[in-house]
Amino acid sequence: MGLTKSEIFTEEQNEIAAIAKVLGHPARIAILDFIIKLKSCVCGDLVKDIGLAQPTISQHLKELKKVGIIKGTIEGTSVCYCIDDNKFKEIKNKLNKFLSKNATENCC
Amino acid sequence: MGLTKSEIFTEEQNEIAAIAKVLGHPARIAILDFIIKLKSCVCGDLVKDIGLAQPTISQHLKELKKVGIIKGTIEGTSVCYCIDDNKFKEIKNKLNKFLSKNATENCC
DNA sequence: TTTATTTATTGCAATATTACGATTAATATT
DNA sequence: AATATTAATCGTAATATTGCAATAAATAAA
Repeated sequence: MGLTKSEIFTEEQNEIAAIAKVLGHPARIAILDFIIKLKSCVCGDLVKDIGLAQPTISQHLKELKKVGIIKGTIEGTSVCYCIDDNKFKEIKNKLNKFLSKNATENCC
Repeated sequence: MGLTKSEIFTEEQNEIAAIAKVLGHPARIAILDFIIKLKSCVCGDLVKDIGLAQPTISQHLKELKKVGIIKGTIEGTSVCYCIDDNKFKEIKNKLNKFLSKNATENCC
């Protein structure tokens, strides 16, 4: 079917999964790496740097924007894509919180 | 095309993405939640608890095993699935390291 | 206003993922 | 040995994702 049954999971489970899913593509990791390295950027630079077609980069940027980890400000003909520091921290904390659940030792 | 161009990304970018991708489905988050809560479990319990068909759970377990975050030990007719504590920590550290790159404030 | 420049959107082909019924494999129990 | 129990695998349908060419939209520059 290819259709995730979101309704049988908790909101937290769906949220963690949604965040992880967006991070689950090397192009999007590369985009974040690049933006973090530069502290600011425009889409054109990403196309040159990463080596995927412009529509593909645009699509990945859209998904990153969807979870709020980056934000874009229009500057003339180009768009300045930046990390949303607050949202980034929030996402980091949420993932960390989930990964910290496994505090005590396990059986085997 | 549906085919990720892994060869144009760094090994680290591919690795982070692969880890995140596995965490990018609520069923797998729910499975981890359940195993962590119980400290040990068998597949049958998961099927009852989560509400997906047995082959579906089995498939998700396989993907979690693929990145090493869980391990399964055969016990008679059933399999005891547990968190691989070392691998879990490793994964946590890798994600954290990536998410800690964004240390300084950004432009906008 | 025309022409560039830059990013978004549309449409589509190829591949991947999700989910499950049916079946298989492997061990326990009777 | 026959039967139950449990999990893996196979096959398949439905949907999602990835990537790109073509095009549109929006602003800047001439």
